[in-house]
Amino acid sequence: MNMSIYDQYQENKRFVSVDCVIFGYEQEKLKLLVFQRAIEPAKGEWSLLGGWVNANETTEDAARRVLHKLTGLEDVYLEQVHTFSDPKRDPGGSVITVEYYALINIDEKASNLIEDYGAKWHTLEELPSLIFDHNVLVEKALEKLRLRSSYEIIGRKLLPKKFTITRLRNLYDQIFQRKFDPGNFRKKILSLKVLERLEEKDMSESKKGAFYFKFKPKNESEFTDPIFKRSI
Amino acid sequence: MNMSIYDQYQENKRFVSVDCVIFGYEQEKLKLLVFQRAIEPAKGEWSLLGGWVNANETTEDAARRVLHKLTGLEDVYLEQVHTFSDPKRDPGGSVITVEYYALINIDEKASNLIEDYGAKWHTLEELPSLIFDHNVLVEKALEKLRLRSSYEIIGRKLLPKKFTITRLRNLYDQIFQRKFDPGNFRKKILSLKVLERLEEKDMSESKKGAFYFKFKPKNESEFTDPIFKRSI
DNA sequence: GCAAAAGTGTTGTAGTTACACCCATGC
DNA sequence: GCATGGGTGTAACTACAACACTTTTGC
Repeated sequence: MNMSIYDQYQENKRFVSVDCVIFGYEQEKLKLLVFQRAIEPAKGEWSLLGGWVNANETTEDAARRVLHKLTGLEDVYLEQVHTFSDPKRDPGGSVITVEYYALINIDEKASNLIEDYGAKWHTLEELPSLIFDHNVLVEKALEKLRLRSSYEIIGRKLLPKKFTITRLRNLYDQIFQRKFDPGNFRKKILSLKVLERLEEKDMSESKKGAFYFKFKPKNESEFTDPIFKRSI
Repeated sequence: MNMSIYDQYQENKRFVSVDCVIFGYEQEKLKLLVFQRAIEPAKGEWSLLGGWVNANETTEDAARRVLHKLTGLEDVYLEQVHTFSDPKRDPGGSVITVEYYALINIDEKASNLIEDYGAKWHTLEELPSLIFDHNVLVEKALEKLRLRSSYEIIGRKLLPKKFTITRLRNLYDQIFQRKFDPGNFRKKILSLKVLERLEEKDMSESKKGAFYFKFKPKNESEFTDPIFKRSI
């Protein structure tokens, strides 16, 4: 099998899985992709997307592999959240799981594939009860997403190529579960100079119309300080 | 062995270890405990404290177990940092490691035990080159410690029972590798109302003498916002 | 009395909140 | 002409940095 000078410790080997909390944004709502578990135990119940970690890959590779299989998407934003290891967390056996969250743009081709796997988008409010500790994982992913969103403008992967400031603000309203002041949010975001205004307007939401914006190419090492210095 | 309905996936089982970045504070310096590796590969080289994760324990249990064996301490502050899983990170074989950092008070009885294991405290500046990716782990632990320290007053486990504000400030200077203004730091810390002033003074550092403080009993759910709202 | 750390007070400013107000246009 | 979201302006407030200043006491 796999050569290792640790082979004398074989009895210490463990089952290791990844679980993905998949966030998407659609119709002004932050949504979460959950699906019906294909194997026992708890087969058929709602669960996060998961899979085993192979010996020749990283946990992030494994997360990308299962995400690609489910959605067909290659270029997904992934962030490691936490590792859960309670031997009793999975009644089927002692499994250590490494949690990631993923951000994907719902409107992409993914949809058909997703449905083939019996997966379904849920808003945060309508999220069903999930197996094992998966509801805890969702909370933890949300915390991490909030932390990330307060250090950089999230949305490159969640929003379509062009979007209005109102749409971005709405995304932040969803992530932080509060209402940001439209004027203040606009000024703050524009002051960061990460967005570029297009000439085109979105006329569907208002009579005046709202300019579309797009993200400028990502600048490495931007924002080491929090964007919102006071209680966001 | 261990019963599991996942036994059909045996070939997916993995070596899982924990690694601990152990911080201590002594003589106005933040220090890090590293020690000489007892097993091949890289036997004898400097490394973080690590150990295998058994099937019937959590990774945190494992971290506490190895820490207790090394230091004799029971009540250590531990925080999970990150999980590293590059199959090539350990030349001895593919090992996934879950990283924790620990905060301990150096002045405790621990010292003798520690020396028996060939361990040694190093300041951040004098830290030797460590095996594998352990220097990366140290950086990551420092980042996490800084994040934590900006959300709550760290020091309960790093400082002795009674300490002066100057000593606490010095710890923060060490953690963030910068100088905090003595006056501003004092006002900020005292405004948080987590310290209680004792009547006793420390006369060793100044002629005037500085009041000792101690931590009040910990209040759950204190500080959900950052302590330092602006660039710390 | 003076050095040196402990501790207090004061001023200026950046980042933010709250909210008033104008703008453009489809109906 | 007016309702509606888009967008701008402004005053008040807060947390903080910078730094001057006072206190205490051993020498």
